Order: sequence, then structure tokens, then C-alpha cells
Amino acid sequence: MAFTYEYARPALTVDCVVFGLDEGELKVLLIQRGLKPFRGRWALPGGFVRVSETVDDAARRELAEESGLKNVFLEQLYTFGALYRDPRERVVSVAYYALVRLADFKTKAASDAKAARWFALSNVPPLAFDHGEILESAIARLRGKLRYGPIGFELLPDKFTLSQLQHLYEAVLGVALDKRNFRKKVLAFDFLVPVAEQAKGAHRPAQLYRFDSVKYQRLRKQGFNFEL
Amino acid sequence: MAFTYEYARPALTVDCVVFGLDEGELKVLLIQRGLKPFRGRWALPGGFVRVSETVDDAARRELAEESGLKNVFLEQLYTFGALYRDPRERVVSVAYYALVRLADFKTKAASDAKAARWFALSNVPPLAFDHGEILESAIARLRGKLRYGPIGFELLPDKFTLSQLQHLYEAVLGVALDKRNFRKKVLAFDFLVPVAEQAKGAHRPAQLYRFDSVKYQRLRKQGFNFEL
DNA sequence: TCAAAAGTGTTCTTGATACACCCATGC
DNA sequence: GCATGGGTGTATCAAGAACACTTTTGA
Repeated sequence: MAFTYEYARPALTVDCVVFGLDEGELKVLLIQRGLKPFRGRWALPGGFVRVSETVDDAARRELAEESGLKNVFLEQLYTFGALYRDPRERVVSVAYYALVRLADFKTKAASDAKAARWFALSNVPPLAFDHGEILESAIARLRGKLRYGPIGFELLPDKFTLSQLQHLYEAVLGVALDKRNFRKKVLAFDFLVPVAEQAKGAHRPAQLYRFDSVKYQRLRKQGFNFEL
Repeated sequence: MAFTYEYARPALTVDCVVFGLDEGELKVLLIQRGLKPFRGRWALPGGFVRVSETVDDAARRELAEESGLKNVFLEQLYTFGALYRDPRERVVSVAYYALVRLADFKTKAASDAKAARWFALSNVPPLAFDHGEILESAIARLRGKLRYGPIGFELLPDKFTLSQLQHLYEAVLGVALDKRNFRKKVLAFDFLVPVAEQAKGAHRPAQLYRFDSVKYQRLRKQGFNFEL
């Protein structure tokens, strides 16, 4: 690979905004930095992109290394390329956002990564670098996507009640929704299928549903457009 | 700037998908490559990001250098980070898309950049690298944004007729729209203001309008949501 | 006088919203 | 038996879709 270094190159990193739903509340996973700069501050999990991996792979690798999370929904968000994002040197960062079913990963992630913690969005500490800005973009993107795509299910367990789904939408979008209208609408879509089991608690048991992505894809091809 | 090169770094470039509207047809600006690899093939304008400029600035600089276009609408699209995009070495590219008022720039761009040409979308030649894929993403993004944001005006002259606007939507979205419903809707938005002049031609003259971005921003702050 | 594009309202249909009560269970 | 969340239908309203003819100009 002959290449003349005519100009100095910016370094390239990835950063991941990991969202999870905990007790009906939207949370984000942060890592406490052990090294300078911003030592002791909380930051998004991330790191350098290696020359032999795709940028997507780098995001998945860093996520696994720093938080123990694997096989989660991951999508590119935006590339942050301002000059002094990192005080050490010129670093361009490709930001991703991930959605995890927190119920499954809660204990695991906590044990794998000692310095990792979930923070409620209303309670995020000051972040290192421009990670506050990245987080804001991710929240905005999540809100947008949630309305127009079936990504909310990535935050819920495989089987969930309609109330759980509604509360997710209410928590993320910050609005109150009418129960009857909400149920009418999502059931009319016809890609939520009831499963045999029922949820239990100190009250009437609820029907559980799962998201049928095959049905969903079929509908999409027929020109159907998700919107909630 | 002390930095240890623990790992080899991917190179970082920008590529720009430039859209223009020519005689009611959507076109894209391509550059014919003079160097290997893909010598002679058509490609998107773009180049390396310098260490002392932001990524956005790199896109603007390359656009100006390779096509003579300045002060155009420019927005980041997506970052392409596959391994063998470029046969020479590992290159990650941040793609942008730009919208230009072709009527203003047509002659200028043609003279500034000898190897630059506008291609109708239905007539794009095979492109170098993964630029075909980038172009596809840009078209998808343009279609999406056009429905939900006031970016169509970036493709039209400052003063335009409602028919021109409608034809733009029909051309980009590939659908036929009802004239009366279209006019009713856009005029109800109340951010198109009629100007004194009229368009002329071999037929009845049409009222010209301009997009009032101040009015638009005011509406946005009041919770208004553009959708067409 | 003809061709070509501009301009203009009403009806119908569809989807969104608002709204209140009974049900099943655990404690 | 009571507290808690689960589950259901209808009436009203607003927005979108369908639709055809007259007007103005240049050639």
C-alpha cells in the first residue's frame, strides 16, 4: 500500500449512545474515564477505528469491550468533525446509537464493565468532550425514528403488554396518549401478535404480544408506512 | 501534538452529492476522474479532509475547488466505512448532499470545472468507488427531507411559480399531485409570499412567490410541522 | 382562434380525537 | 372488599382526496 502522507490525517473514532428502558424510564449508558483528558468524567463508550475493521464493526467492538453488550440494535447517527473536540489532537468521531432490552442486560453489563452506569436522561452528569452534544442528537433521532419506524420494540422484552408499549412511547416522546386510541391504532397495524401467556401482577393479568418482523416487512413492501 | 501511532489510521475523505433542477428534471453533478484508480470514470466531487479544517469545511472546500459551487445548501448524509471502498488503501468517507439553484450556476459550474457535468438521475453512468451506493442514499434522503422540511426551495430560483414548485415535488418524489389540493395546502402554510412580478411565456402569466424563511422559523417555534 | 398553462370550490371519505365504565387479579 | 392496572365502543371533527371548467396570454 503505497501512500504518501501529503497531509497529516485526522484520527477516527466511534462513540455509542446506548439507550435502555428501565422501569419505564429511558436511560443512557455512560463510562467513567480512567485516563486524561477528562479523567473521572463520564463519557460515551467508544474508541479508535482500526484500519482493518469497518466503522460499524468498530462501534460493535467498542460496545462489547466497554460494556459487554452484543447483538443489539445499532445505527449510525452522525459524524462529528469539529476541530477541537478532543484537546489532544484532531479527532473525527462517527457517532452511533444503540437500543438494548435492558431487562436482559442489566446485571450483565453492570458486571462486565466496572466503570459503566445507566443514567436517567433527566439526570445525566456533565460529559467529556462534545459527548453532551452527541447525546442530544441521539435523543432527537430516537424521538424521530420512534414515530416513523418500528424501533421501539428493540427497547422492550420480546413479549410485552400494550401498556408497556404505550408507556415507552409516552416516556420517550414526552406526551400522554389515549389508551383506547393507542390500542386501536397499533392493533390495526396487524404486526403485533398475541402470545399464549399473560403478564401477572397485583391486578388483572394482561395479554402479551410480540412484534412480528416478518409480517412487518411484508406490509412495508406493500407500501405500508408505520406512523404513530 | 504528541501522539503514538499505536494503530494505522484510516484515511478520511468527504464526498458530495450535488443535486440541481434543470428544466424540471433532477440532475446530479459528477466529475470525470483524471487519475487512477477508476481513471476516466465519473465520480462524486470530494477529497481528503485536512487536519486543520472541520469535516463540513472540507466538503465546502472540495465543492468549491472541483465544481466552483459556493454558498449552497449542504448537509451531512452518512459516513461510509466499508473496508475496500478504495482499492488503494483504507478510506472512510463522510458523504454530504448539496442542493443548488441550477439556473444560477449552470454556466458557471460548467466553465470552472472542465471535467464536471450534470447527469439526469435516469441517466447516471457507472460510478467510481462506492459512489453509486452513496448516490442512492442521497436520493432516498432527499425524498424523505422534501416531504418533511422546506428544502425544495433550495432547488428553485428565489422567485418561482406554484407550478414550478409542484413539478419539483412531482419530479423528485415520482408521483402526480392534484393541482388544486397542492396549491390549497402550500398557500395555507402561509410562508409563501407573492411578489409583484409575474412569470411570462406563451400563455397566461403566473404569480411568482418567494419562500419567507423568517415566517417559516416563526411558525416552527409555534410548533408548526411542515409536511407535504 | 388556438394552444398552453394559470387559476379556482365543493363534496365525500377517511383518519384523528375525545371520552367513561366494567373486569380480573392479588393482597 | 379494595386497590391496581386491563380492557372495550361511539360520536364528533378535521384533514385529505377526488374532481372540471374558465381565464389569460402569445403565437
